[in-house]
Amino acid sequence: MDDTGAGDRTVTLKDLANELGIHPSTVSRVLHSGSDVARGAASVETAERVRDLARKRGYSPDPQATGLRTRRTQLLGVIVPRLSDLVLAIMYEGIEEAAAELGYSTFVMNSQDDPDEQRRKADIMLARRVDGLIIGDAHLDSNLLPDLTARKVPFVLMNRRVHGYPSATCDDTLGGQLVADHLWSQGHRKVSVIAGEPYASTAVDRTAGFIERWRSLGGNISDNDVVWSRFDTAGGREAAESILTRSKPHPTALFAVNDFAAIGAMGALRSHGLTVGRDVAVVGFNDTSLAAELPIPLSSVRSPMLDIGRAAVKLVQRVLRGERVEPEMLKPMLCIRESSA
Amino acid sequence: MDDTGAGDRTVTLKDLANELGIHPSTVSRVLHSGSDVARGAASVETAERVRDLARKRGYSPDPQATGLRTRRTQLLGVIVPRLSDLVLAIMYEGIEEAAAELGYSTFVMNSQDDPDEQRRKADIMLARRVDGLIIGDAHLDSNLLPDLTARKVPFVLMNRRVHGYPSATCDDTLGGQLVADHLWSQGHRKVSVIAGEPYASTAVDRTAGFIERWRSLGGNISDNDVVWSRFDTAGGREAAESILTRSKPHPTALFAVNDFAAIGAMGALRSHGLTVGRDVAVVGFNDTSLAAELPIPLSSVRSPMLDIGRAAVKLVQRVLRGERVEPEMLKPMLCIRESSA
DNA sequence: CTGAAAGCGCTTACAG
DNA sequence: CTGAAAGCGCTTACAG
Repeated sequence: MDDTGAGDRTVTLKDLANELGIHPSTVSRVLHSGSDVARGAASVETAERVRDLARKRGYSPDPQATGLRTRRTQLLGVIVPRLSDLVLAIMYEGIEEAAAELGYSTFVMNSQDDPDEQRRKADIMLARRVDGLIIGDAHLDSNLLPDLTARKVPFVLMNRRVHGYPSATCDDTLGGQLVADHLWSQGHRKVSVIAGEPYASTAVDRTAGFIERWRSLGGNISDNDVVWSRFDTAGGREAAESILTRSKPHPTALFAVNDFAAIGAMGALRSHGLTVGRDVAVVGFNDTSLAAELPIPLSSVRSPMLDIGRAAVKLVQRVLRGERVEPEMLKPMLCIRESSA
Repeated sequence: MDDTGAGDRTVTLKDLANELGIHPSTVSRVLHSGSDVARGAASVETAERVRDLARKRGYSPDPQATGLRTRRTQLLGVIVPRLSDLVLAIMYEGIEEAAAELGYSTFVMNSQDDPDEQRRKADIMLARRVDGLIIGDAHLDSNLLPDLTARKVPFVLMNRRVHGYPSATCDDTLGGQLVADHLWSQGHRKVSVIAGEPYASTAVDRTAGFIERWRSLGGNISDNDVVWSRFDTAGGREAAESILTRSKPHPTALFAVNDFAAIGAMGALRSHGLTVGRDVAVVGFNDTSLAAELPIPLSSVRSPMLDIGRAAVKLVQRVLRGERVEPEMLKPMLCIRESSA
């Protein structure tokens, strides 16, 4: 029976060396060389014996020791507003996958989108000596970001971008434009935007993309037609309520920059006796798994969340190598469903 | 300006010692003693000087070095089916909170509920030398669990329980009973259950609790009225479809053991021209934030997800101390809304 | 091709 | 009360 993995007493490099009657440094060298040949690390024969025994004993190097020696932990810190936001949860799945492939492990922490918590969480991760950070909750007016730069902490942004920092995001401006094109072509002329939080580039870019395209199509839209809101269902409901009570003839279409806000808006519309899709069109953003499965399926801009997570890992890896990297924006796609068809 | 945290060159114990002209071991002793007095570690005066300088220099001990020396990493591994399942995401928030309070950091990985992945992820975490594991995706027929026990890996289950292992879960049986009481008292006599995955105790216990109570109330329910399904929206939709097509007079109430499945079922009902709440009652489980905000608000059993996460951390901590711990079941509560009122 | 030594940053008996 | 040493498990020049 092989004693694979962490049993009672974990196998060390020295154990292997003793059993083979060679020096630990030789074992180390072999285990580090390209796994095919021993490229100068030891004789082919020795290398083979080492590798066989390592496999047999289920040797796995102690990351504490390796990290202490190499000053690299192979650890990545990830900070998100909240993992209970489906969008971030999926991006994190992308991160986990890509990180595992590259031999990194990831910590993830929730900041609740609160600047103090962001800083606290970043400090906890740095105290753990992560090699780098992936920040999924950047605020446009953040002062944490310049601080991290000053402290030479390697990091990239994900999900939300901030000018001057490397990031992996959806092309949110384009996403907003797609929605404007769609609603315009459906004949809508009076629309409102449930815009999300003004400190998040996702909200700002999606809204700006929509407005700019709407106007260039000849449409009319004023500041009053844009309601900033929280990203969750309750936030969307409140925003829709306020739109319905203050716009005398109600708009015929609503663009919510987030699926959850869109769902909340759908609830508000229903409370007012309006049928989504027939009386008022609704379009969301992200195309979370729920959108297509709702009682009234929701039109939504699909953002490549998994790929954004993967891209963030690749970016941070390049930053760790000392490369200069440019922001990366992945293309979204509009999915039209009953709520706006 | 204090150079707090990880700057260019991180401050070490030796740095502090040199600057104070004392031995590193003394610094270590002081920093370890109860933070008020130096309890035998050094003179009150020395202790104070050490602590002041540590604060001033932003000293934070290197966890790699500490871990290597103490053979404790203060790391916890968490395995969940998927973080994009809101239920697990919220439990993880509870874990993160409680773990941080106790000075633990947590890794979390998705297993997609696949036995091979569960094993792979557990191995990755053990290779990282986590002190213990919190397993949120246990299968009733798992053979990973006995293996971990054999390897003396400290772990607890969360969310789903398996007989013979410590766990923190919702009292799912009770939850099912609450739903049976409610639907019965509303006058329903023909009901179906969308039961979830048979390998998960959550599904099995909720379903069993419902059926057992239903029968004890004098109700009739056969195996045909129970449809096993995936936990997600699509799974709920498919299950409801199959119920509607095969039960000639359709049931007047549906109990889905998961809110997302319930939402899928609501969609299917609507497609069949049935109005949820009027034609067919629907009750879900977990009371995720969406339930109350849906266009037709969903009745749901509220499970204390955050507390379950916190409880899991406390349990695993006790296991790490070598205590024997009993399974813990937290009480759920039924929230009645328009979908079944 | 392989061995021996030094050292990463800590903690912990052990002296004195 | 404090110092000095050993060692946790690795990696990496440096010899030979």
